[in-house]
Amino acid sequence: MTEKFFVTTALPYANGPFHIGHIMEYIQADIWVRFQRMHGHQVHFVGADDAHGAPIMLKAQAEGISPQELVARIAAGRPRYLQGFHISFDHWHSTDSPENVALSQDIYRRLKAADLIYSKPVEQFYDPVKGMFLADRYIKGECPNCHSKDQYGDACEVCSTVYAPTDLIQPYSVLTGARPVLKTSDHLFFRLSDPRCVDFLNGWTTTPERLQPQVVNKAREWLSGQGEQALGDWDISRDAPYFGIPIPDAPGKYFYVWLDAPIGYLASLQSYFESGKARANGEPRSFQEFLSAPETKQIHFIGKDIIYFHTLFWPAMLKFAGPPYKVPDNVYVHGFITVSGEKMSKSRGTGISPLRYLDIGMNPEWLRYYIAAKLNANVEDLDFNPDDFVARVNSDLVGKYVNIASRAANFIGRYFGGALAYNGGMETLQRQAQDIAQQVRDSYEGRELGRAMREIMAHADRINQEFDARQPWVLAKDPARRAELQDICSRTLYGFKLLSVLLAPVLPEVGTRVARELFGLDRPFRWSDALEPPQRIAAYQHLMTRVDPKLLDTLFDTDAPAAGSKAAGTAAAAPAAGPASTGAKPTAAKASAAGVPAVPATAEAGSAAATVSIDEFKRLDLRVARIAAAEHVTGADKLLKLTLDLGTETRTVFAGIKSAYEPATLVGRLTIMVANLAPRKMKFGVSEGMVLAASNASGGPYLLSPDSGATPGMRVS
RNA sequence: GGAAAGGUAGCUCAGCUGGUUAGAGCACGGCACUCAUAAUGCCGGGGUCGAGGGUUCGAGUCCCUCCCUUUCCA
Repeated sequence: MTEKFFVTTALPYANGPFHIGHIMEYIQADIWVRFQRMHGHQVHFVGADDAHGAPIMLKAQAEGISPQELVARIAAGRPRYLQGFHISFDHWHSTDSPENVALSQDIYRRLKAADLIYSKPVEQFYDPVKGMFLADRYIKGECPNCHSKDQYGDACEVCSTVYAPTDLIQPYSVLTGARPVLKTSDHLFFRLSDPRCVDFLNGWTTTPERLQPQVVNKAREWLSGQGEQALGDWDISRDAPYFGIPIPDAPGKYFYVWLDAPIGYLASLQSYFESGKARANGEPRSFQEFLSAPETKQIHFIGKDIIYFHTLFWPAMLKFAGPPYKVPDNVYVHGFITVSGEKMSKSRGTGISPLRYLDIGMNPEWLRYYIAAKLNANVEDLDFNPDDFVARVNSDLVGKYVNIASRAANFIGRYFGGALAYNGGMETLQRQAQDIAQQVRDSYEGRELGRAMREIMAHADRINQEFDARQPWVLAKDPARRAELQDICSRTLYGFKLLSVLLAPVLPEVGTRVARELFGLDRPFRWSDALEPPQRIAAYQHLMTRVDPKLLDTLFDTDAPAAGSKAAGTAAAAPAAGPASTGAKPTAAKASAAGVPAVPATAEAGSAAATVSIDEFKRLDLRVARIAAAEHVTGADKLLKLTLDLGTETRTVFAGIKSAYEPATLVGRLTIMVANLAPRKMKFGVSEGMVLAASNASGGPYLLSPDSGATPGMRVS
């Protein structure tokens, strides 16, 4: 029976290029999708950019462009990398699209009609300078527990205490440095705590085969929480200014980005259907007919950071919106990808950029294989280890797999003109092939990719063993033993064909080449090809080269310039596999200043400094900054702690000007700062730049100031 | 603080509902072979299965406590 699948991966947030976590998820899903297609099942595999929300709005503002322009620029960079890693999406769309507006508003109206939406006043911090409400990640202050400075509004990174932004001591807006004020506004809520929702979710999450056991546990924990832990309703509205979808009949209110993000799955599917691509892919029905059909299987691949949204809100929204919307059949969750055992971090230099991977010419199928070899069906993190990567790829793919064809095909070409012939025993041979194919098939089906790869390689070992045992190179010297030679080489090549079919979901490029070039098919492999003994082959062309370990050095060398590496910086700083990380983690936001090259301290304080070239001077990023806050530093007799507003961000700088300035007199004035000075850890905290001041033996320091008209963030040159 | 997942050879990991001397790949040592864009085959060294208790005829596998790592807490 032909199955009908609607498969998605989590939507990447459109504020930066792909990072390795996205690519890992796409590879996992793509392997599974290709596996299904090889069985003749109909798969509609779609993705989209997650375009809305405050981080994108603010980033666009900072660049002086519209959010639409920003999103379009990001989207333009996607296809190259999706194709580069052979990700076979049928369609790619955006949540900032007419389809998504219509679907989101429709679902909202249905939920409202079902009495699952209500309004409630919410008191929240508001930035009076910027004129907008502040999410927790845009508020910093002193931790109420351990009194560490500059902690985010939701939790302390030093002592791990979780709190509300209102608990912070001396809170300030990350956007402007202003002190946030509490302000009340009406928000719209989705009544997730409604007994109908809870009953439904209890049933949905525990349906056998639907979710992984670990995920069911997690969901049960949320659903059965009592008191403080009780399931809460979901705040789905945000006040203007916000880049998002307007809420019907609620002027100035927009859907929270996490409401319309998963609906983007449907928007992309609809756009795919309306573009005619679904019809071309063998699906004659309309979007609505297909979506609502009981036999359509809706499957989402996601990372473990977004389980909450995909196992509670998303199915509940769909359920109570009613037909043609249908609840997901499966949500498959994977862990994060770590690098050499460490969480990826740009600042620690362990980031690995998929863009750079391709840019330096590494073979995408190496990575696909490596990821497949290490993935299982559990929610476990996967470690990318460079030495392991080289060993696995070279040993498994080149030494074992590709080498099989190479060693057998030469004899067939040289002595038999490409013709294969078997010396009997075909039933046994085919039964063996069938057994292995079935084993591997079960592993793929259950997303146990690592097990599938182990099974495939174990069979490659057996093929090599048999080949060695029969010593065809000895047979070749004896013209009387040609039939024996042809038999063992034919069996070996049959084995190679089997391996190629089994690996085709992982190695689509090599698989297609083997099918067409070596075995002369006029199409890529289907699963059933695994059982067909080949009758002749074309001349063998080498299929895959070994990984040069030097490439890994290049991949990890973060200083060397490479196309795309600059852009990759911001992406790599995000926590591992945060697909649809709509909520842009705090770490992503604060990383914006990291990664700039340190400026060597060339100009010694003295009367005569050596000349510098204009290029050298240009390496200095001097900016106009507004002193948003200034305070004494306990225990420091020369330093003042300044909070500098650069327009788009704020910096903390410790300046040795205490002898000349009273903090209160500094607040609000403009000055000049070195914005790309390497951050320096001091006894009292991290200083993220320096302010410029003049002094000599007889006086100073005197802070520099720009003439009136300059605004924070302007470049000094 | 609450919770989840994990801690098995140097590295990356398999070990299902407890059952003979704990496995694979890579790395390492030795041997063989030469068909292969240099690879394959054979043999071997190497683990008190995080620690300590307990249940059992028998535990890496079940129970308890503790330690460590990672993650989640809308």
